[in-house]
Amino acid sequence: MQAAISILDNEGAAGLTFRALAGRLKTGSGAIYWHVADKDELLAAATDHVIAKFEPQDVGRLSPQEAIRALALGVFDAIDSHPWVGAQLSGNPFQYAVLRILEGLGTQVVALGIPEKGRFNAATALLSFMLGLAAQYAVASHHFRDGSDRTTALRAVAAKWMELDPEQHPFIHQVAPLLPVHDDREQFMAGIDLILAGIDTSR
Amino acid sequence: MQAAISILDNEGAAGLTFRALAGRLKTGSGAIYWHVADKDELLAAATDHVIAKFEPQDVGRLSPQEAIRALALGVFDAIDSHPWVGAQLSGNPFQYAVLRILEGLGTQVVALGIPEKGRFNAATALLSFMLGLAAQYAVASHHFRDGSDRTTALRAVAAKWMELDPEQHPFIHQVAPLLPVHDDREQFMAGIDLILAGIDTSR
DNA sequence: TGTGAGACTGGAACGGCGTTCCATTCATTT
DNA sequence: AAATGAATGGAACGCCGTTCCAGTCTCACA
Repeated sequence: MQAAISILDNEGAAGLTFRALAGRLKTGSGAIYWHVADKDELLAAATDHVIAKFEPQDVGRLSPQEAIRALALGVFDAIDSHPWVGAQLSGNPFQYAVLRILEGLGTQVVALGIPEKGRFNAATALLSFMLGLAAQYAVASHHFRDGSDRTTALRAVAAKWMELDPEQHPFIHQVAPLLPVHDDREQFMAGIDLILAGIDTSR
Repeated sequence: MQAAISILDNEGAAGLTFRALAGRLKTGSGAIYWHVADKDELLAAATDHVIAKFEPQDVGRLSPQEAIRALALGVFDAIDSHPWVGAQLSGNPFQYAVLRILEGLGTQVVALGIPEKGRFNAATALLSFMLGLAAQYAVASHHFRDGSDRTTALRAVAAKWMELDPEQHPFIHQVAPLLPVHDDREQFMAGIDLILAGIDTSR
């Protein structure tokens, strides 16, 4: 598991092959199949490891809103330090790591006093938002892996956006300059707060 | 493009290989590379086709909120009838189809009168939620492809959730019975409405 | 009318992937 | 000392995306 996570961190999701992992462990690729059914299970197990490590403790002492923010920050930090986790979470929403996030969110939604009918929608809305943004960060960090740092890379994307027809894409033009200077963490938490505010109106 | 979409609809994303597409078109796999740079571009083009077809017309006559709902419903219907689109959108958030969705959402966010600083976060929150739920539906429909219909398949997942330790997963237990009877479309729109309500408070 | 050039084809070949298979080693129990 | 099941490791299989390239087809221009 350590070896797999290390490869994923250094080489990205494409770098984790059974051959590469076997090489790192000085064994054959077949041996790995004794411990793991297939590649999906391998990736899910690695994701579980990371998500569990970033799950906040002592959430009980916080207000429900603060607890949800803490949970979200945990997921964000997990993705931020292991970008492949983002793609894995959003690409496989039925794995255990996602279930555990949903459990954490749901408990706090109940604590917020949302009536029973709205709980499922409120919790899954938070979850879906987190998975959606997770996917975006995952692709971004993968796309800009080699060489160039984040800011110059995003500047390049913004420049491409500016090349589009301004008549047909006024909003994109308006927002493109923000792209290189925006803070991912702030964007993530702003979305969470937006949904929390919406949930609050339905209480 | 027609052949590619037809294969994707019938065999799923894994079924679209250059060999399969070449076979369907009675040509060689090399010929396809004259028209398309690689597989990503092929999938992106197919996704663009579908998303464009489901983009609502005459959004100008609606209120901003109604326009956003119409846009969201278009995306939902596109995924509902072509499940592979969900995975493609969330797995590749920098493709043109996603940009066009963001443009549509952003224009309406501006029309809502959100101050300039909040526009980017509001529009991307809506987008991220849509992509996140899109990924979930995509995996669900892929996972339950063979044989069993949606309800019995979701019943099986719910049963698995009920096997988990109730002490550690109270919310999952509470919500599992809803899984087989919930309406995807309603869940999708409930999330949109939640975010819209949150955006409204920041106006 | 002939011809050359560029658009386009189709199939072979390459390297790498996930997965399977199985003879073998190893550790533990009897 | 023998037996047994857990675990290994490397060869082999079939399929994938991609590359390569000798051909064919089309059509503007000499």
